[in-house]
Amino acid sequence: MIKMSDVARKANVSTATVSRVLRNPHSVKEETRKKVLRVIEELNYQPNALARQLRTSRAHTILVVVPTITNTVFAQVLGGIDQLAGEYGYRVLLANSNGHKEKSMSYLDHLKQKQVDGVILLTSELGEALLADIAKEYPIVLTSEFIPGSIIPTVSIDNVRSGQQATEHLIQLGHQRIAHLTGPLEGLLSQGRLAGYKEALERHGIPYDQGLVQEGDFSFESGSELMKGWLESPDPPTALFAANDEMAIGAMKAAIEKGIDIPNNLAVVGFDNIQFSSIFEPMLTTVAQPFHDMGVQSMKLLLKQINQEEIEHPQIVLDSELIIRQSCGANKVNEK
Amino acid sequence: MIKMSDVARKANVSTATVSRVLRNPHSVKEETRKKVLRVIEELNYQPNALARQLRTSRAHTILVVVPTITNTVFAQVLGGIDQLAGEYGYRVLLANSNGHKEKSMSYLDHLKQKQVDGVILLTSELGEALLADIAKEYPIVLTSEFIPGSIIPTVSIDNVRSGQQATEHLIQLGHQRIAHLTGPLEGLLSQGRLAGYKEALERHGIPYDQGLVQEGDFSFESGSELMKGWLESPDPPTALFAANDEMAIGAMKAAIEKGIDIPNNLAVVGFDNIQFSSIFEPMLTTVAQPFHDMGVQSMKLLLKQINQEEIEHPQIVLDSELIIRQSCGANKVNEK
DNA sequence: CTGAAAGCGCTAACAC
DNA sequence: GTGTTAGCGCTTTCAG
Repeated sequence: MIKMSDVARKANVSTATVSRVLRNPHSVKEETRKKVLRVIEELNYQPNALARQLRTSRAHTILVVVPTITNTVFAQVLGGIDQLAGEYGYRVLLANSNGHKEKSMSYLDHLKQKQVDGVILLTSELGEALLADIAKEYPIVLTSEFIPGSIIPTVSIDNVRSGQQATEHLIQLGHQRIAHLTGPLEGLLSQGRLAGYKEALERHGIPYDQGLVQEGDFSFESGSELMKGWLESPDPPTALFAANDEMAIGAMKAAIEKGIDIPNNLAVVGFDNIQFSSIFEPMLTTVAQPFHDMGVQSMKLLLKQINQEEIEHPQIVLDSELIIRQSCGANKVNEK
Repeated sequence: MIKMSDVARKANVSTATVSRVLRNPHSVKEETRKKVLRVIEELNYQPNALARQLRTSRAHTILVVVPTITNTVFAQVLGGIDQLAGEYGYRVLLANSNGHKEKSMSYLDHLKQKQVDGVILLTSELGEALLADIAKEYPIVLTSEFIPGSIIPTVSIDNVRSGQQATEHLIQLGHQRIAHLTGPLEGLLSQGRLAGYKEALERHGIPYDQGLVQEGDFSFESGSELMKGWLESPDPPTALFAANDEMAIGAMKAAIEKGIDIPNNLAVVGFDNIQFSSIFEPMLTTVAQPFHDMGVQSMKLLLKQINQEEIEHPQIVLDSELIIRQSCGANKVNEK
């Protein structure tokens, strides 16, 4: 491997000058610069990034912690992060926590060891207190969950409002017995959507029925299983708001198998607008999240912290959008 | 930041001893070791990985290059890679080439700069010649594409055999006009599946019909569009083998919209066994690839290269499996 | 505008 | 079994 001293020797300059040509070209006389550049070319010299990092304690790398990589939603956010990272010369290190708090924790050591310049968390499993502690010292962004009153920089949608909007849409279509399939309730995201659901009911004077709310795990299977439970009850719901599309589709599939007509016997609204939500029949009405943009905004927020720029809005809330398709019954054209 | 010399001073030993306690504990007297360990604990010392890397020129990091991260298939492979990497203390750096050869190329510089110990490519866009050159010098694995006669270590399924098997399954169900939707034909993977398709036809004396083969881009939309074309032709196919599930589902959806009954009027076989293939109705008959295991095997192969172990089989071919569901019509129980 | 020299934090001969 | 010492390849004062 060819190093800086090789270039320096061949160009009859010191390593300091070579370094300057690379980092700060205008502090070097044009003639010398050209000479050095030529030698760099000739020798096909590639600066050793590791050595530079050790010296400058900047890794030009950021770390993204995801709970599960095999989830299209995270992949989309990751796409946005990766795009901006590339533009700004940062590499993206991926870490899979698999939902383990300890694993998540251990990744943060990278930050302390200056191996990465910042971390984007696509999971809030570490909890507010711990995260806030880290946020004081290191660049960090929490994506997809918003923590009210916290100092942690976040990028997310307004889950409460979105949940409310989805539920109200069903209310406006005349439904009173609206079920809600939540995600894991230890997550703020699921808590928010549930809060929105309750708020919508309350606003419209519909009593809250404990039995119409079940906690799922965001999987297709849990949607399916929990829906089956409701379908066997004496007084099944006429509408369902699921906290994500996978569960919504699982529920729809279970209902269809029992001969239930969607949307006429059961109206369904999902969340996320995954690609498949517009492929499955009936096409799913759902709340779209701007995943790619969430990634981009997260990376922007992180870069600002890394560069010690001032951050006016540490909590970015992006817009979600209710996309009306067939499964809710609002779209007359598509009604069967 | 607290460093090794701080620990050494406080423990009344040299940095060399601290280093030994960390790297090679048994070369240190138990008493000293305990003392050092205690101080490490007290000071909450974290070794600086960067400095170690610079010294040992081992980054304990591998790079995975994917053409698009927003693809469940790659995410699954990545999951397998990540799992094994974690077990062996390696970090996973992610790189998105977006199908650009130059971008892919630039990532390989990391390898030359010793920033990563090895690279797993989930795309063959760089071509055999270039890859073979790199493979001579650096640890590298090409996943999901097999290059016959090359020295490049690869992990894949046998695409020719799988394509043949899928096609033969349709032939055995009595079909003669079998269409094939290929992936981008510059890829070996798509070429392989097409070759398998042709081989199956030939074996069973079915003439190859140019018009029954169309090149798609693996997207749902392309499956849909190309199927519409066939449906408008005077003599549409009675069966379809699509090179991936997205296109198969796109084709099915287009057919269903035209009132075609699947599998009775059109039998369909896909490829990959994505989760959605068993959710969409009719459930898709498809060739399952062991994606997670492909990731695991790729990482194993890479680790062997990194550790300079001998590799008996540089080209690992894993088994694929034809999963028979509803869309091909073989499953009488599910026939409508 | 350029060079000498110190040192980022760690590891690995080499001594003892 | 432990310490001394010399770097890994680069950046950055400090002098000139």
